[in-house]
Amino acid sequence: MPELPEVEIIKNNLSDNLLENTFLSVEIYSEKLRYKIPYNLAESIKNVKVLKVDRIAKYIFVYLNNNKILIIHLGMTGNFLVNHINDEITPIKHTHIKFIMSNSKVIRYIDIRRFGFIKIYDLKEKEFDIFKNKLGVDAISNNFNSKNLINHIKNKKINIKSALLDQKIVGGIGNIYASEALFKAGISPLDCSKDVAKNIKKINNLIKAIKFILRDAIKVGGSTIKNHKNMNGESGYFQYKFNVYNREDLKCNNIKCESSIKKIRQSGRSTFYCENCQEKENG
DNA sequence: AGCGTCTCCTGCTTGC
DNA sequence: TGCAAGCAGGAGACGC
Repeated sequence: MPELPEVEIIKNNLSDNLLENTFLSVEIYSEKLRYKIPYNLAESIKNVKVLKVDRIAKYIFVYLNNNKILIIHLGMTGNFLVNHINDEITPIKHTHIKFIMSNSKVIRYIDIRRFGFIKIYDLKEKEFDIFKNKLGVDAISNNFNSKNLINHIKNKKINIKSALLDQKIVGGIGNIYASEALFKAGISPLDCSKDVAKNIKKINNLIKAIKFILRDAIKVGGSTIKNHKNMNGESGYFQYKFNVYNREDLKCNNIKCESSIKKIRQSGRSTFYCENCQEKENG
């Protein structure tokens, strides 16, 4: 499910519900996510207060007042839902963790495919530094700029679409927004990364397109393809603004273009693009 | 080293 | 209608 915009929305929801509140109890229903839920999670955060909720790329960081930090990744289908402790709600399938907060909110982590994970680190722990240092720059931060992108892709032979999905190059872009950003920038997903790196105009267009699309998606609540919802259960709207994603064989949205959208596979994942508006570079 | 493929998991859609 | 295959928003482990 979630790419940077969807994670940003969940992060903001989490912040609204967790900030300055204390974990009263934690119930774990199934330990097996992408990584096993830390055995000490419940005891580590019981009666501990949340100081800050942050996001880098697709990761959510929950800073606690005991010098620990929760790191959450939502995988493909991870999500949080919130309700009041007195609300009567029917059991939700694939609920793996339930957090009961001092503000009487109940926060559920739900993840159908279990590709998400939750880790807990001591802020002074070496492991946490190692983790942080592995992260690529966040796609909507100022650190993601032409110099940075060129440096990362100038020697890469992989196609530019796959490069955008590499979280060490830039963090936060997933399969939907990679296709959408390349369309907006007028760059073929088949272009070789190192060739794009040589074309400063393309690089600048690409960075502008990525930031524009991600911010635009955040404004409208992200994209709901199957199951992205905010924590109050509301869908996003960006899927109605897709120009290429999931639009195979439909007419290109560029009114001056008569072509239809193509679907191809790159590195095992689908890519959508317009051959006419995103002409491949020669060579 | 760098790149492509496989894999973890569940559920929905498609085609026979 | 039933069943199997294929695909899905991510990303780490492998193998060539």
